Amino acid sequence: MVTITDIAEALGITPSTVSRALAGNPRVREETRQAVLEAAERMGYERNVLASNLRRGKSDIVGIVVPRINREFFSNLISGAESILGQAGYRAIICQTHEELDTEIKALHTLRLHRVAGVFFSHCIEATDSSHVLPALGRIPLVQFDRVFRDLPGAKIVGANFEGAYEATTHLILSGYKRIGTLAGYLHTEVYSDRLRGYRKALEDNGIPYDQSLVFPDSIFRETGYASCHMAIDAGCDALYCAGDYAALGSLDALREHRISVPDDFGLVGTANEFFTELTNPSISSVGQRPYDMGREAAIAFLESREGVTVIPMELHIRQSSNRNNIWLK
Amino acid sequence: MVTITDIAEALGITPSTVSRALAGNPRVREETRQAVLEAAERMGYERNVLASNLRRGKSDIVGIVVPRINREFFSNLISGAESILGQAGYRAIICQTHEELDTEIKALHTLRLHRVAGVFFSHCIEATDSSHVLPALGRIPLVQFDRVFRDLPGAKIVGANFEGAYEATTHLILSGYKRIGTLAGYLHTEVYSDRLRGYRKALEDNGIPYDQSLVFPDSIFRETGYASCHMAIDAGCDALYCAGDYAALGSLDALREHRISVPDDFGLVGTANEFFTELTNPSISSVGQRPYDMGREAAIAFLESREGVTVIPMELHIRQSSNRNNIWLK
DNA sequence: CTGTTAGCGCGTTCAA
DNA sequence: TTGAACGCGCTAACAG
Repeated sequence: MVTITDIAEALGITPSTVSRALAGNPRVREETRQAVLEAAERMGYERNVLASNLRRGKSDIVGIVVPRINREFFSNLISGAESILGQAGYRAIICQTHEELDTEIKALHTLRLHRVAGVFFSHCIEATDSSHVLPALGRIPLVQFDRVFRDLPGAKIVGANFEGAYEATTHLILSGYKRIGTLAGYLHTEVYSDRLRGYRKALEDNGIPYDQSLVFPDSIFRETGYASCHMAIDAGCDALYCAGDYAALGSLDALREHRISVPDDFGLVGTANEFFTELTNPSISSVGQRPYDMGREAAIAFLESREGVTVIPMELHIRQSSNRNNIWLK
Repeated sequence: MVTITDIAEALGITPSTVSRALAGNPRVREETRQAVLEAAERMGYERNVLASNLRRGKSDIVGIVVPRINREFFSNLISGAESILGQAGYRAIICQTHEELDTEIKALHTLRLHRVAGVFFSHCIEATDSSHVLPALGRIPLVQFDRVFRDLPGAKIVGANFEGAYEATTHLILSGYKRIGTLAGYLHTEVYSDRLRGYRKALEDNGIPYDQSLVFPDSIFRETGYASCHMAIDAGCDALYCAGDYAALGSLDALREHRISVPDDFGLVGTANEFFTELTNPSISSVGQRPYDMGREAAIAFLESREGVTVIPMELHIRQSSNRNNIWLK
């Protein structure tokens, strides 16, 4: 491995000068700089980023901690963040927690040991509060997105969950569904409690009493959505706002089993606008979060050391599962 | 930041001893070790991995370079690799190339600058040969998977593409389809040329002449699959083996537009067993690669510095799109 | 079992 | 404009 010392020896100068020339320091003669650059090129020099980072006391690596990377939402969010971070010279270590608290703590801690420049973080379902984060992460700059803890320092990028759920529920009401329940997700997590509030407000603004017995929490996966939808059917629901697309998918499974016609006899709206929502039969209406923009915003907030909460609008994509009598499309 | 020197001073010993105690070196008195561990804990010491890696001349970070992380195949492969690497104390930097050669070269080069311990690599579509890899990567240990270049050093983990395509095509033949074409993918890439060979062999073993005009290359995305399927229909095909699931999905779009009934009048088999293949209407049969196992194998090959090619079997998942007259299921 | 010495490769004083 | 000297935090060789 070629070092700046090797270059210095070859040129009969000192490592300091080489270092300056390579760093673009103006206090070095143009002639010398050219000689150094030429020699570096010729000898195949590559800066040792480890040593450089150690000396400067900073790293050009950031960590991204998400529950899973095989979700359209998170993978697009990562792409959005990388598009900004890459330009700024940062690389990302991506960690999956698989929704497990243990794994999450280990990931945060490892990133801290690596002295990363910052951590982008969306917490897992098993994490019911933020108490584990700062002990594991220390004083590393934190940017949270989507699933955020309000009581932690640093920037927070969130979707307009209240408004999105409000719009989705209103859409179901306007479509003529009468007994609208919700697969509400994990209510200890803000994204889900916000969505529940939006759902409730939409009902009340339309003169429909909020009925606790139509709220089915803790189901965001296909299997749990399937089970909860069965309960919703038993409770007499004719529509569901699901706080996640996988739960909506499970609901579709249950409705098919019951031979209930969607959207004629049952309306369905999911959340996240996953790729597959467009492909099912019937396709699934969904409120989407614009993850790519959220990732970009998170990266910008990090680069500018901005604090505070940024809210990104959500968009309702109406598809077959709530398009009763074709009133919305075609 | 607390360093080993701080601990040493607090205990009236030298940094070396602290380092040894922390590293679990047996050449240190149990009593001393306890004192060090206790002090480290109390003072909130955290090892500086950068410094440690610099000194030891090795890194505990590996790079994973893939075209995209929002594919079931790649995300599961990454999960599989991480499951092994994590146990061995390695962390992964994940890089997406978005199928662009430029991005791929930059990713490899950045990983080299970071002196990662190894690189796991599946090349992008734009890379038609391996000439850019070693110049960008240098002497960093390389493990390739799925889309591999044979002429590069290091381990290679590949799916049984020939056999998988052979099985898929045979399945279409046995289902009674007569004019079977293929959306063959990019034939400069081995996974795709292997699949084409498997397709061809299956035809020939069943007495069906191989017809070049039924081979439609360069389509692995939904849009290009859609376009190629139109051409296949025009060419009189009544079935397609697609070397990718997204191309199969695009084919379904085209067939729906033509009001051609699948699987009654047209058979379809894709490749990769993406999550969505199960959800479409009709659902899409697909040959899957067992990505989680491939990731594990890749990680093991890296840890054991194993060279050579490892082949992972593929599995045909028969779904509606090729289940003519219900002869395969139910 | 522990201390001394000597760097890993780089960047940044301070002098000259 | 350049050089000399030092140290980031840690580990490893060699003594003792």
